[in-house]
Amino acid sequence: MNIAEVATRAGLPPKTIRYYEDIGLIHPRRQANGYRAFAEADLHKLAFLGRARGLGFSIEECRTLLALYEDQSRASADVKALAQRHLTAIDAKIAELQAMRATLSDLVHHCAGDHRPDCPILADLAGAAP
Amino acid sequence: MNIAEVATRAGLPPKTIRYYEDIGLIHPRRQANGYRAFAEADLHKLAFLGRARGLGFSIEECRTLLALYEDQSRASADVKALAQRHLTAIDAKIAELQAMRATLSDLVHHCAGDHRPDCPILADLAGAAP
DNA sequence: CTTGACCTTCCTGTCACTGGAACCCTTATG
DNA sequence: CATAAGGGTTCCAGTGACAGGAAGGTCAAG
Repeated sequence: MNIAEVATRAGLPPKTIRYYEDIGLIHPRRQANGYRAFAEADLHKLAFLGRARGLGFSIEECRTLLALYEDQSRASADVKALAQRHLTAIDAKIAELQAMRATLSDLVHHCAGDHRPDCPILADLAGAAP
Repeated sequence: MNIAEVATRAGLPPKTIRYYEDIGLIHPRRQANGYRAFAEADLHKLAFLGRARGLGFSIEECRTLLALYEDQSRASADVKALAQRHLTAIDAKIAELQAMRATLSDLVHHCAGDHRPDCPILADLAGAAP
């Protein structure tokens, strides 16, 4: 398989696949002409990585997950701990965004949004004491 | 005011303040010795920027907000539109994170997390057809 | 006069790619 | 046979918003 086919089947851009090779996540063989020769196992790994990235795991977490996946003697506790940490991080981000959302939504609500210059959004950013 | 005092009062690291000058968000004067000489107006702008960044506005959005703030003939509609767009972007991010969270939480729930290697999290990442 | 706490600029690194230039390989067509 | 299109390759630079650190100038106190 050449890179374009793998890219289509794994749902990842060729650039990303080359990058993943660069940083040592995959190790496709090479053909005589220098082209990458992807095996089914490479495709499988790339799809794995695509899904893990889709769940928001960092590249380093993905590296660990791949290593665990390939370690037949792993303990599921290790995987679960990693996923649990990531879940906590996601929750923190959601909370942060929801706090922003609440403030911003409130400000937007109080802004007339007309041709006049008076604006509670700018007033708040400028540090208006309520 | 030297940079350290402004940093404390604006709640921003000195590095960030120098960066903001670099990209043209602020223009503090210089003392004879080359040190930055911050006026109250600079401090005010930096605090404004800190709050806007805290609400998740990008640097370029902050630049626009500052320009609107300083434009006495602005229309509040322009500010509101910018804030509204940002709010929509935040909502999209929240939705994305919540989708991740739902999947991940489900997987974590189904993982025994013991010494055995069987792990539904890895199975899902590997593309297990349900 | 020296110490230590400031300040300065400049360079590098972060994260996970993306775009583009310059060039090689393969296949089809005139 | 030349060439053009459509693969592939490497390498370099840029993204956003800073943070870390080196090398060196400045200033007040002891």
